[in-house]
Amino acid sequence: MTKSSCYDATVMSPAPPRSGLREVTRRAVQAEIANTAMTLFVEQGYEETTIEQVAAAVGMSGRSVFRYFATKEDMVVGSMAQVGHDIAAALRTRPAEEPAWEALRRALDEPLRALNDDGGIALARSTLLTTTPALRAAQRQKHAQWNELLVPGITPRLEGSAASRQLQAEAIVAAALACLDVAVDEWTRSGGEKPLDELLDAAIAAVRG
Amino acid sequence: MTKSSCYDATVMSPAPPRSGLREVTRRAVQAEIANTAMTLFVEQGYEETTIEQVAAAVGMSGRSVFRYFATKEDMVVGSMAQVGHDIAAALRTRPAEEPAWEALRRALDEPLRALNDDGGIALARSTLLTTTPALRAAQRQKHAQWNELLVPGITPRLEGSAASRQLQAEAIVAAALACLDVAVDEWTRSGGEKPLDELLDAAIAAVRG
DNA sequence: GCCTCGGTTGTCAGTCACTGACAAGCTCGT
DNA sequence: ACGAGCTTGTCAGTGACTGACAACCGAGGC
Repeated sequence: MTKSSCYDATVMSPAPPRSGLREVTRRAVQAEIANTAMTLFVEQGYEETTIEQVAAAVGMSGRSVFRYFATKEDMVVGSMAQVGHDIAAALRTRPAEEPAWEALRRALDEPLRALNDDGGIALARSTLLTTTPALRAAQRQKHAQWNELLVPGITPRLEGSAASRQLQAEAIVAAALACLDVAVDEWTRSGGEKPLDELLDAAIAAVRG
Repeated sequence: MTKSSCYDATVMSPAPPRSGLREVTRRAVQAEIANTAMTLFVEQGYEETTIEQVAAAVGMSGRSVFRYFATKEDMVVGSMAQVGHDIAAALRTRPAEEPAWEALRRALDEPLRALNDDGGIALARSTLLTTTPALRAAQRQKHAQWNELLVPGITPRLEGSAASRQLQAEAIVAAALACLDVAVDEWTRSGGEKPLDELLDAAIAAVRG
């Protein structure tokens, strides 16, 4: 009965289109909460950290924290919604005649590089993600949303009836994101040593072999 | 801080190897709780149904319900753990030289048929699953466990170094299960009309095309 | 300078999933 | 019949999350 949250989160401001300055400060506060939370989570564990502790660390009431994040999990995975939109945007810039897999793979280049580059933080977050069941679940849910975001960019690259292309696109996107998950997991296990792009390419090659 | 649950669930009896009859009655009670819960969930919705209501309907205390199911979600998705083991077992019976994808696809034949056959209940459950975010998350977690169960049956069918085969196997299994998800989703949306096996084959063909 | 208005905040009270502890009851083997 | 082992209900508690309300704070109109 709790946490219906009805909308997504993180940018959980669909109703009031915040007016300029308000929005900026809101983002800032949101970012500070997220950072503080991440620090605490890494220090003492996700489950062992209460909302009250995070709130105290940022200097606000627990109630107010929930005015910035719909759920505790969103403090960690909230930003993934944005990444999903970025990938979808990148996909839209790919040439129309590019094959589905190729376009998808290229659309992942940018976020992949982002992960690989700021090694430290991304790796810490990824480790936290993979070691906390509740967070893994939340992460998977975000990925499912990526699916819906990416499918429209794939259907026009396929052949067959509309219904058939829909199913094909869903399958391809789901499989590609599954490969991404596998690659990121391996990357995380390797402590960020192995190059992410090669892992992803290997995963895709295995699937399509 | 809640629901660590440490072990899986449903068959959440790893410590005490229950002695014969005890185990039977336990399974029976478990099944009755699950059935009663499913009825209530379908009738009035998952989120809108409290544990207390389920407990009252079965005639026991809320506390005791949690002695049979680690979490509320497990009342719905608990049985999926068994299915995962079944698939893994089926995979082990496939000839060793059968290619990875083929063996995997064949190992899914049995559970697929089970879904398609008892149309009513499975479809109702599947519909509840797809319309309740919390349950979808739980379902995805179970699927992730299937991954780990199936990978060992795939690695020997691949080529390359041990590490390479591990990554390949993880990717293939994850992609195949992603295809399964897509197929089951479409099957659910079609009200059980479209044949599941054909949907799965179409999904796999799209991915590997 | 004051006042009002939209938005933000803290406080309080409540729901619900989930857990530990304990005492009482039931079942089984001997 | 009796004790060991399981199971059960009860009670008390934690923690995520929500609704309601009153107080506050900054920007615009007068």
